[in-house]
Amino acid sequence: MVVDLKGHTVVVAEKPRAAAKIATALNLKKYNMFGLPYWVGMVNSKLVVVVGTAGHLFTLSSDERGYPIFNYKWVPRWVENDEARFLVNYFKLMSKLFKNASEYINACDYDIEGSVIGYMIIRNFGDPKKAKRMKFSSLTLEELRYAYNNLKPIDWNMIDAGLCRHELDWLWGINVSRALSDVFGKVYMRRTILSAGRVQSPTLVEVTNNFLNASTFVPDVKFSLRVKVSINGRNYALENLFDPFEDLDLAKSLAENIRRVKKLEVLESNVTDVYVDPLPPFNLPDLQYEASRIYGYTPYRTLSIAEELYLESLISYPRTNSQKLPRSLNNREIISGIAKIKEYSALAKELLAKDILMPTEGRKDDPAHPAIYPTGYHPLRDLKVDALKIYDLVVRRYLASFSDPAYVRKVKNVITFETYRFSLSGSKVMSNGWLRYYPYMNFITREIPILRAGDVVEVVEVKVVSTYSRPPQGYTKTSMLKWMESVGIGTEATRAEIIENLFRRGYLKTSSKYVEVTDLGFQVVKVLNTFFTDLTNVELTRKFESLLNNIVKGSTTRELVISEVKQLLKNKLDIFKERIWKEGDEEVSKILGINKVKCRICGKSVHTVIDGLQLCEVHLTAYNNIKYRYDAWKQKLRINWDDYLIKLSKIKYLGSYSKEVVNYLISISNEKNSKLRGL
DNA sequence: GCAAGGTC
Ligand SMILES: [Zn+2]
Repeated sequence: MVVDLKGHTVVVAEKPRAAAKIATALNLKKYNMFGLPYWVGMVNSKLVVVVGTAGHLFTLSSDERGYPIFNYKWVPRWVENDEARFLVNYFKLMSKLFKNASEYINACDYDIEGSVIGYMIIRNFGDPKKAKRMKFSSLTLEELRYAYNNLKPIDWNMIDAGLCRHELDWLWGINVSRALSDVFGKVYMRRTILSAGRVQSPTLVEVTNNFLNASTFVPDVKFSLRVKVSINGRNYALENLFDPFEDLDLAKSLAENIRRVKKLEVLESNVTDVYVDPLPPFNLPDLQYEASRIYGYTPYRTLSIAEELYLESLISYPRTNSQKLPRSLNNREIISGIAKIKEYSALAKELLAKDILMPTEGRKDDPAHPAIYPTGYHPLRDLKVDALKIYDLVVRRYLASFSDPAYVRKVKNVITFETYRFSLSGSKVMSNGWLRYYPYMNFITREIPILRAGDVVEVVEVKVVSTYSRPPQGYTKTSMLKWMESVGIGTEATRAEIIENLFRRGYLKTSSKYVEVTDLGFQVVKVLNTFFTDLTNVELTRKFESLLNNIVKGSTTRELVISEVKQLLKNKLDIFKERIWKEGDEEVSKILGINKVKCRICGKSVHTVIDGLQLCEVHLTAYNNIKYRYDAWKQKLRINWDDYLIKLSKIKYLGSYSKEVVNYLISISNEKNSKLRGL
């Protein structure tokens, strides 16, 4: 060690990069130990050491087997997890730098996790009684200096709330995971590692419900017109501004009337010019959505690449929810850096010619980090193709935020026949603006003539068409992420990984474009719904949040919250164990719906025999939906059951399970008919 | 071994 450390102050930041910024603000000198950086120097005539951790160094753990399990302690992460071996050097560094220190400063992100990260390190290597808290929300030199000179006392309530969050998730997660592993081990006679948790389980339930609805879907039918007109020698299809008909005869007679008259009248024509502002710079979810939309990357892949780019200093911190750039950012310098890259040179120079650089901002924010932006450094030679693509998105979206609005002209002609209205609409991008910087938007250009009220257009085709109601859209990994974000579960750093985990456990699979639920997934959901309903609902997160808030406010304590949840879990786990152990295998089979009678379509256990059909639960649901829709189809199309089935079998919106049932019913019917003929 | 949360 270069300096003899004694009676000094240790400042702990959440990550080495934040530590470096703090050190710069305090004018410290950089050193290395165990391959890791730390900084030393005099501040206000006191010796100060700044060090960065790598997030949590400690985690909850227990040696006890079985469940209910209510005893745990904090241990170094590398004790629990081999992949955390790299943290050993951080431990060695901390223990060296904390030795003989007289004061400690927690400079981790100012949120409850940051409070826990810093607290656990100070508790282990120093003394929390001699600790203070540094509060800042951006890493600008001014703000960091101010925060250092205006330290706050340790917020014990915030630390307790953070510790409580860890304990609650551990208690719920570990206990229910073990309960699941237990019951499935019994059923399948082999050890299986299953999991459940506050974030993953509501996500699994959401995907399962959606998958069931989509795959047992049976469409309704209505009737509509398809009208084509000719204007200046070109044909255009019109859009109907009226709802489809329930009654086929009404649609037919309207079609007949239009065919007879062969002309429609223009009611009005509207031209609107719309200015579309640039989209704001990326937060992580937006980057994940766009990388998925444009390149088909999974959220996990995008996050991994963004992390690489961040560690190579090419982009700023990626695990952020903010759509706002820091006010103090030197954008001119960054854009000048980007201008040295050939691909962006011309675009960047256009921006540099502006007097004022004013980026658009989004609504979303983050307590500790700004939106993602390029740093302007660029050793681009070695970037792999996928990293280059993500980098390109970040650069372009950043540049676009300083650019001008796009200008789009929208034309809408309203055309009438009696009281029925049709529209012929289109749009054209008149001025590209920011779309040149970010050329990934699909503004559909459709050029159409601008008509005048009173004009008459010639009809060239009128058709009556059947329209079918649509099933719910299936989930992808990306739309799962969107759902999690929209209901407020998980964080930027964890959502992608939690989604991958549901696949790794074998609950979900992707065989086509959309996510499918496996048999195991269905059964896990069934057990959770039966015994651990709380864990299937996003409301548990809301409840946690309110409890943690109360701890921060001081209106309840961690001890109280934990003892209540232990009691609640004990009751639930006792009931669970009683059912599956005392009442034997039959009871377990009953809960999972397992029996000896096989579904005639898929071979899984039969739920209830209805109409003499041996069908499992999902096929039965599909069958009931098919029966339910028949009344409407019969009335509207005046068709019998067999014809109904044949019509259904040809519709692409029919759910996959419904299709299997329809085909099965058709085959039964064919067998019957051929037998009749044989007689 | 199971969670969810940090970050390399
Ligand atoms: Zn079946």
